[in-house]
Amino acid sequence: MSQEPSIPLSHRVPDLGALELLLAVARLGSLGRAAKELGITQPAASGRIRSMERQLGVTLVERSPRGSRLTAAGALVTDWAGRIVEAAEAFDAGARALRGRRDSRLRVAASMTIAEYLLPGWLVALQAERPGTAVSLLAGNSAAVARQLLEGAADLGFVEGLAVPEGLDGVVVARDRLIVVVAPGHPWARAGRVVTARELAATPLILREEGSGTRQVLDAALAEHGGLSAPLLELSSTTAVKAAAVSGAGASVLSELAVGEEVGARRLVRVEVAGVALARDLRAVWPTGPAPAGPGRDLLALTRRG
Amino acid sequence: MSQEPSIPLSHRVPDLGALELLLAVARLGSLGRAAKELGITQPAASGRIRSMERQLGVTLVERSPRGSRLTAAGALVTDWAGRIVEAAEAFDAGARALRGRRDSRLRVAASMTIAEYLLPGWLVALQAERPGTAVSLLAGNSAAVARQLLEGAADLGFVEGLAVPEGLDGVVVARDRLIVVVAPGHPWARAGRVVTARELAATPLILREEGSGTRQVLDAALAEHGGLSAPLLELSSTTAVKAAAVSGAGASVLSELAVGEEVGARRLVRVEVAGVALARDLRAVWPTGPAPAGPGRDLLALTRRG
DNA sequence: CCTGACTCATAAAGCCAGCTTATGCCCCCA
DNA sequence: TGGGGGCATAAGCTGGCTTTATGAGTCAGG
Repeated sequence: MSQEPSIPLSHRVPDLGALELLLAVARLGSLGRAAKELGITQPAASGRIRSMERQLGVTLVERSPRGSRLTAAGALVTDWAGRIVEAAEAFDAGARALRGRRDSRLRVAASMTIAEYLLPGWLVALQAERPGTAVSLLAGNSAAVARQLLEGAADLGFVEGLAVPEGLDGVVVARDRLIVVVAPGHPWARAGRVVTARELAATPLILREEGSGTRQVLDAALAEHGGLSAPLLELSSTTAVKAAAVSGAGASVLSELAVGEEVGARRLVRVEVAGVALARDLRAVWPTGPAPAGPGRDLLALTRRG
Repeated sequence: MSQEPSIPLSHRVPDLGALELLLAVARLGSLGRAAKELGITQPAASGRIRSMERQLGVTLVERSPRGSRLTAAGALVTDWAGRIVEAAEAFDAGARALRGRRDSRLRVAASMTIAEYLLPGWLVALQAERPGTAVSLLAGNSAAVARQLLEGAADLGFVEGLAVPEGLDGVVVARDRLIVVVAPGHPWARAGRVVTARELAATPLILREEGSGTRQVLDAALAEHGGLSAPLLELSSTTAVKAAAVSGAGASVLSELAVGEEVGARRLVRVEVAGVALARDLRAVWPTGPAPAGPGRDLLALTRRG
């Protein structure tokens, strides 16, 4: 494609407003109605769709004096746009909860893996079922989650761990495994290669900064195999860790939830590890006693049918 | 959440440029380096991150005279942002192929379901493995795909159908099932409810416009049960169909690939159907003879390990 | 102990994308 | 033969993001 990849993605992909507009046109069958739904004028919508078509180099909408219909290419682009918008909705749900004031109707405390990969989807679903429910999110490790709950600073918690913390009741809502991944091309990526727990322990890995649940589980599991080596690289977000691993900087250990996409597309290769179990349960928890009522009950119900 | 939901998503979610910048900061550990990577100046990056923090109401980055690190909230937001950016990359890969000139190195013809749900991911992976491979995409039904291949207008095809079209060889790359979905609250959503093929045939459904592979399969499967009713609603994209179904307008039949997310979050409920099989194979196809070489071979290899 | 290299923040000024209002044309239906 | 819905074009405004230019804090090394 004659495009220089140096020009950033944001100049090649229409902005969210334009994508939302396109979805509205697909749904409503008219530029004008779509414009009204988004609170802009019809000429603004017209121009916006037109400039999106110019940017993509593809006609998306067939205009007629009786409305607008998607072209074949437009239908494809609209579906692809839908996935961006879905991700944006999850982002928004998460971000709102993150800034949510402590007086929210539902205060959730969750560990990182859950907050990263499961909670945004739950929040979107909760918002659909119980519109207007105000949720606040506090992310931290298991100990911090337990403390929030026991202090009454949170109504419902989610932890990733081997056992339910002292003073809490809980149910398993999902299961997660830590897996070792490397870039294709890494020596460990060879088919059939199995890494021993001892090898893994002796290898400097790309990891999140200390304190992450993943790292604690790994530490515990490898304690009897020589102990975890000092990291090769310490990064501040799972996304950064994945990026480093994909770029071939070295081996990493990540939640299965985190790398599904990358492993599917073979941007990362999963490495078998012998002699050590890295599975863990993800649990909803609350202070010992009756299960939460109200919005907490609604959210809890959601998590058990994903 | 004191936010009015009336203000559109695009005003509550930072734009792609800002999200890319945040990812770069997470990866590189410095606003200045991130700015350079994106080809903007350091003050621009500084201001952009700041305005994103203002927009979200959360501090994302801890600045210091020796660099910048993500806060705990920042790490979460960064991971959520990563998923938006991934979707945008798939969008971009697809859009480029859609506008790709006919002189591209690899000309792909694909049916809708595949072009919508599988191809963008494959193209991203192909771009990672073989940078610079120019791909063009032509979407159409199985007959159109076959024609393109036989006329030499396409190098590799993907069809969703019961059999390999005349004159082509092929391999199955994935399997898909059509499923009946309704909004929770629809009479058919009751647990244990099983719909008969005859009932389904007699019910007006929300469908894509005519000519879609989904609709053809449905038509064939229901022919012996009274024939498909006239649609309740005909919409121009899968996304629009899903939106109508979610909003409770009626029952719809969609590819399993299309509604995974919605069913997972129970925005849609899958309905069992008795007496009719709606599965179909998704195949890569090429003109009878040797399998494609060059970039076509690379793409084919990709599709068989997802 | 001071210099240079790195970090980030602030200020001033310019540009461009997208918005609105005001039109005009086209098609269909009553 | 109007009236209403639908889209396009033109002109003018505005706000956000950008760049350049600068200042201030931290650290390593001569």
